[in-house]
Amino acid sequence: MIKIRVRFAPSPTGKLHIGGARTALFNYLFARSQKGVFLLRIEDTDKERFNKIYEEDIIDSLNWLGLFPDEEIVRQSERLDLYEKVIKHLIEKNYAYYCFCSKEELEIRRQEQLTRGEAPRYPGTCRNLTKKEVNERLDKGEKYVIRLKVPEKIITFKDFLRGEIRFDYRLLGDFVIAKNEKEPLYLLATPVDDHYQGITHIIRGEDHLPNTPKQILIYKYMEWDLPVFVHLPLILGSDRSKLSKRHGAKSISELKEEGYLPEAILNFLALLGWHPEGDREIISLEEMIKEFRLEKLNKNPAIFNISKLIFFNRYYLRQKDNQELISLLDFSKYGEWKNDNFYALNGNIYSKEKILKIIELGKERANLINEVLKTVEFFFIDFDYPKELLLWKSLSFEEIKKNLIQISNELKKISENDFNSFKIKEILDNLSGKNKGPYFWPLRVALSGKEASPPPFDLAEVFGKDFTLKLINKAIQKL
RNA sequence: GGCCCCGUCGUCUAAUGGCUAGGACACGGCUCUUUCAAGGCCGAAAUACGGGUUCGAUUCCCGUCGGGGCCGCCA
Repeated sequence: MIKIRVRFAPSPTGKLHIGGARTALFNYLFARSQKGVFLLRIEDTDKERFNKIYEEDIIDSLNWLGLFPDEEIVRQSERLDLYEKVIKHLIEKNYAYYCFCSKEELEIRRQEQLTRGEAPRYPGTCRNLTKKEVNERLDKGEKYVIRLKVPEKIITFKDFLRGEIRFDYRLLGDFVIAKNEKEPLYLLATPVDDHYQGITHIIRGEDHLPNTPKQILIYKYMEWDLPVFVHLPLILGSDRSKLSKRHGAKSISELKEEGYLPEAILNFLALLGWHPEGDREIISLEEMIKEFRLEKLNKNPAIFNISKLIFFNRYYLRQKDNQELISLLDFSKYGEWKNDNFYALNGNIYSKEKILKIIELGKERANLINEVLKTVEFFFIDFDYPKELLLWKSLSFEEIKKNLIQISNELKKISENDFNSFKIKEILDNLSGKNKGPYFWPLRVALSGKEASPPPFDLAEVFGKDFTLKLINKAIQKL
């Protein structure tokens, strides 16, 4: 049995985006599930558009997602000799030829054909130049490109998901495969690499479907075995056109920046065009590998819907270990670490344990990593609130004030060591009886300055006895 | 315009000839509850349309309509 080899082959002309990441994921899943090999190939033949920054972004993003290639990264710019050999061979065999037509001239023809409603195709002007003529023009230093001869026939090829696809080569002109012997174009470089890298399955976006018959031609001329083609349905924006920046689609690195977790992105992406057995939708990368089957891919395009991504992110955020989250959160806005204690801007000092508790309270209410501390920032900064916020339903300022004083007096009785949420809740329960609002509500506002927050006894525990009493006192002063 | 691909709740999808078309997100309601979040329960919501094949079609075939992709000396 031959070993499965697949590749993800982005061109570094932009950051790794959602669609690319999903293509990479499906290649990775297929390779892993088949005990095969997953490769990363950078398609950087176009010197004009290539940018090293994007190459780095793509590699970093893939690593961050956990989609590590199994072999050394291959760059097309480093294998120009290989393409040159193939180009020369094709010319020698008379499958490819030199074309001296000028760009301008061809553009005019193209427009004519387009307005006539025809498929624009190269008219074949240079197709049958004699060897002598070619050499003379080459010697004169005329500008040229290299075109592949396209036969006048219909072919069918197989796409794994879509079955037999018929294509009429007569609709196609002889297309350019290289600017010269040393500058191959995508249409040539890709099949050459796929062949020499031993790629068995080409899993890529459906936008490449029309390229497939062109690339197959090169396989045929070179007498190479064809790989299996799998064209993934596209990911679309809300207007149903190919997802792009125009739709506000974020790159993977931007999503990372905004506080999304890789687990959430992978889970979300996997479900765009694929589905595990049963009704389960929460699935880890390991489980995906176990269950992944090419046959389970579907062929209709999916619209990118951020709210489901957010759902997954919220879910995985809640699952995340608090200790691990410490390193992912940005504390710099709220104070600074000294040794293992955190010195907050409001003057309070929190132990590592307290910080873990804060994270626990924050992550329950956050969608994104960046929101975790934001939702509980009252622990770190001085806050203020209108005194009306302290009011519970129809109670008066006087009654609220009385309740806060009661709470304060009771809390003072607890020793520093027993100042925990369980004990504090007990006190609040005893004071309030069945009707909890008159005590719980003003205490929450006193400790958070907000009308929505984690339970007040949890806040009190984290603040500690002194700071809690200080905040209650501040509220009493207001009234 | 030509060629190719694709049509199941608003969105992601399950079911490929056979139970009231299932699940998830989002939405609405109820519940829990000191608030928020989470959780639990419930609800509304789909086979694009028209033919054909069949006892029976979301599923197979044809047509219509709709959507998308590609048509570079970009990838």
